Amino acid sequence: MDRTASRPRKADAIFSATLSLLAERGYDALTIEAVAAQAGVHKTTIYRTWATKDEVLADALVQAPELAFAIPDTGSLRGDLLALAKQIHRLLADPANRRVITAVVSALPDRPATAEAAGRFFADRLGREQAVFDRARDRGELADAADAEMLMDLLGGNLWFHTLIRAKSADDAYFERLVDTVLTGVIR
Amino acid sequence: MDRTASRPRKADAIFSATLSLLAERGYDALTIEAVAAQAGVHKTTIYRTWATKDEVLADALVQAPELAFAIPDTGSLRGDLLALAKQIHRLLADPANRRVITAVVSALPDRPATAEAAGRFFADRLGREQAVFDRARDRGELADAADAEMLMDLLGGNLWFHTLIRAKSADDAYFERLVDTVLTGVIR
DNA sequence: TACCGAATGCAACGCACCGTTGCAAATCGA
DNA sequence: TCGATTTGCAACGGTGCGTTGCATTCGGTA
Repeated sequence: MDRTASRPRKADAIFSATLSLLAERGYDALTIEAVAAQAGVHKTTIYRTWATKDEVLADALVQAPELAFAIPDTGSLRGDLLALAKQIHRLLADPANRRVITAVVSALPDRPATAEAAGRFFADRLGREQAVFDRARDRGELADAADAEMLMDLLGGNLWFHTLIRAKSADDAYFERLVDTVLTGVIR
Repeated sequence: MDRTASRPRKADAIFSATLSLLAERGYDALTIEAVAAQAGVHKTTIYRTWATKDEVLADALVQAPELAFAIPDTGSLRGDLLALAKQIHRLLADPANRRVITAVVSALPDRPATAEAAGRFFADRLGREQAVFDRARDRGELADAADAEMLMDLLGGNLWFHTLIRAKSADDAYFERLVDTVLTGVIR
């Protein structure tokens, strides 16, 4: 099997079939043959480009429009963090995205391609979130020792745990309580 | 197929085979036939008691000794939270446990038995952690509005994100920075 | 110890997906 | 239009699934 470097002509159809199958029926139902059928492609076309389901998913994730995000700039740290919390929650609250997210988490220990794609995504995301904290520091809102990664992992980690593991919802009151709890330990 | 209510004679061997297979080779390698072989049992014995791999795993998790935990009582809120953080990190840092944990996360959207077992575990865990915060409140260390669940989800969520998703380690200095960040927003 | 009922072992089944192969057909670019 | 690349296609052996019917073994009781 000589794996071609270039992508199949219907690569986009393969990616969207991958994501929609994953979102609608879960990781177990995400089989190469099912992806091929839904994408209108023969399975050998997929096997000739990607060695494993892991690699298909990794490439599909990179192009997923659901994972696009914008960094808020409301003028205050509290406003920005509230916006970020709502944005994170919106992603986690959608049942379709939830299957994608949990599939990615389960890929972390053993599936290198998806794990690397996830790592790059979160590193990129953190890099852009850094601007929120830089601006807050310029405004004098933030203690010098405050660490963007630790704060985002507090905010995001709480929402992940709350939403995914405790299977609870969250409303504006929750976001405010969360952000204020984090903030009070951060604000100078 | 009449599923027997009682458990197979070698249920313990089946459970430990389930967990060790999951920990050592990941969820994909966790097949009923592999569990049966490792437990020294024929696969029909397993099928006669559990309808799905999900149910086997759920029952195995309930009896998992790795998931046992003790609630610290160091005399101060900061000491207790540090102990809890170290305890959570110790679980997350072990690669064997990591496969179990990510498998549980991936089970949340679609596999009801494991999801319910996980839900009961974390609810029970929170119930026992509540004592830490009750004692802190009695000592006057804690604001009245402070919420045990939100604080534990901040602490645990941060460690989950940091360890599992960012694939980073943590040492005593990290735990102290984490706990102090959370605390300063909580202490009266 | 001998018995009886329950639990387990066993072999075999059709099914789905895996990952691969060789070759024919379609598509694209020059 | 032509030549090269890409894709479709059919078939293969392999593995794990979940089920079935029946033989065997086990555990408790008399």
